[in-house]
Amino acid sequence: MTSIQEAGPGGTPAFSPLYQQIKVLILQSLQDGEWKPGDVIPSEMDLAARFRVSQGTVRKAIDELAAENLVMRRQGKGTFVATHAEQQVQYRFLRLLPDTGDASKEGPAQRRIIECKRLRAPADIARALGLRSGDAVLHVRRVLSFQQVPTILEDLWLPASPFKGLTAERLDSYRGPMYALFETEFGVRMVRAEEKIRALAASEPACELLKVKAGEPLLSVERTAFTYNDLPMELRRGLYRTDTHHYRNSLS
Amino acid sequence: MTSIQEAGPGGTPAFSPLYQQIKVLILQSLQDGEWKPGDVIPSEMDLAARFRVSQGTVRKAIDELAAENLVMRRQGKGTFVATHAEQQVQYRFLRLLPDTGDASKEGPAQRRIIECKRLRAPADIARALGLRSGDAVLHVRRVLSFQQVPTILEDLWLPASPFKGLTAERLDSYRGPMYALFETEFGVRMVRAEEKIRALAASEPACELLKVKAGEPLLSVERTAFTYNDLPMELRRGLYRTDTHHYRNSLS
DNA sequence: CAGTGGTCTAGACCACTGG
DNA sequence: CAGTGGTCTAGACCACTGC
Repeated sequence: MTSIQEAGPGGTPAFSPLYQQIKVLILQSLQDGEWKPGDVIPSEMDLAARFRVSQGTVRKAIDELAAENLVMRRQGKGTFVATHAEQQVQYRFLRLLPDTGDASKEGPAQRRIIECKRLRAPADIARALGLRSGDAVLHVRRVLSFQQVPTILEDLWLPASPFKGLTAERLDSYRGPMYALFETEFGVRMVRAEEKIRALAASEPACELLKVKAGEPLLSVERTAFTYNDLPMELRRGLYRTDTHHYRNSLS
Repeated sequence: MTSIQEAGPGGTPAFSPLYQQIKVLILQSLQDGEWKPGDVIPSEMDLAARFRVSQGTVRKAIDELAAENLVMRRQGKGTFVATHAEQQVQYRFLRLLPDTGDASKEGPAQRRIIECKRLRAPADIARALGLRSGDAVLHVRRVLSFQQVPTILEDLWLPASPFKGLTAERLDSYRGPMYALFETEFGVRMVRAEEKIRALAASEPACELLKVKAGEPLLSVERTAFTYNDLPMELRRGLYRTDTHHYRNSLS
């Protein structure tokens, strides 16, 4: 098959290899919900037939999607749409670990929803979410505790329209990560995130909710989470106690 | 070519694909210094001939090495051993960015070596470096400033033997990242690192060196850097001011 | 122009899963 | 056992670099 090329804006050929075009097509199907989180996608042979390319080309497209954690390959079984609802890691995007290093020994987090309400987006929130200032957003505040010690205070903002019907009760009753609930209830899949980390001194309401003294140093973690197509869908501001836990990062 | 397999400990076949074996061989050559940072390695065809496998198999081995940032491919030119001495990013492992987001506008960091001396490793340092407590290590303390504002205080410890001859003068006179100096002067290439991040209150000597008030929250970044084979070669404890900068991380 | 990495194909066989 | 992803090969051609 010859690759189909579009003319670039400046008359540039805008070459993109065939496997990249296939990748975009598969991405499109993921985005359109043709295959849902946890589903098997068609076999490489089937996709090759569907797109009229060789299996090797489909394989390379899927390889990249797997590298970006959008799908998961399992030999002998198939390729699955990635999901946040896997028990293997409780919170895929949470980098806070107990100092002992053994997160499993610590057990699951206790979650407490402090509030969940609808409001008009302040300018900074709107900017982060790609909305206009004053657009409706949902604001959730919650506390996560590990072994009964309140450790994380999170404020998060979501665009109101995709999350219509989200309530404190719904959040409270759901077993599993919040991002898994977003997938199953609202069809919004968080794919990627960026975090900005700072140290700052505790003040209200963190002092009360995390039970720390005013001025105590806390880790401030501001996360923007994105769906497909780099669309921002959540702004989350977390305050982490780091007296018994630490934020872990790998560099290469 | 049939793949050569070794028997595993429990009589398990211990299958590893051919391209993984090739990857190990290439890694070995990198480790042995057959090709030095910045060098071109032989072409895929040459390596295929050398190892008696097809070009595709070599390609897959190199693909993985490139994904781990151990080598860099450049179309039409060849494959190069990765180095910290590239001007494109000043510090490959430093995740601290100015809040403006534009690190280039800020210009290069000013560096000041506070001290550089040899001493016997305390227990915690020794453990992190895989040494015995009391073994000789080098300790370096320095301050990095951005636009004349002292922003980072770093203490770092290195095993003494691979870094014999490292002095404050040598560090002072070298233009470029410290890891680049390690490569060229001592043949030690830092390949990967792990960081543990916390928030803590400033105390001496950070107050004086970073010109902050006691109790001011600072980001504590403890980094262990590894050479080939996951051998730890540096422990670095950094204190970052985060009033005008932030630590940036990407999740996926 | 020759040499490099990058793409694409087609076919064979291997390892793993589940019925 | 059939079906999946995983490996390996050989050969053709494309895109980029530098002489």
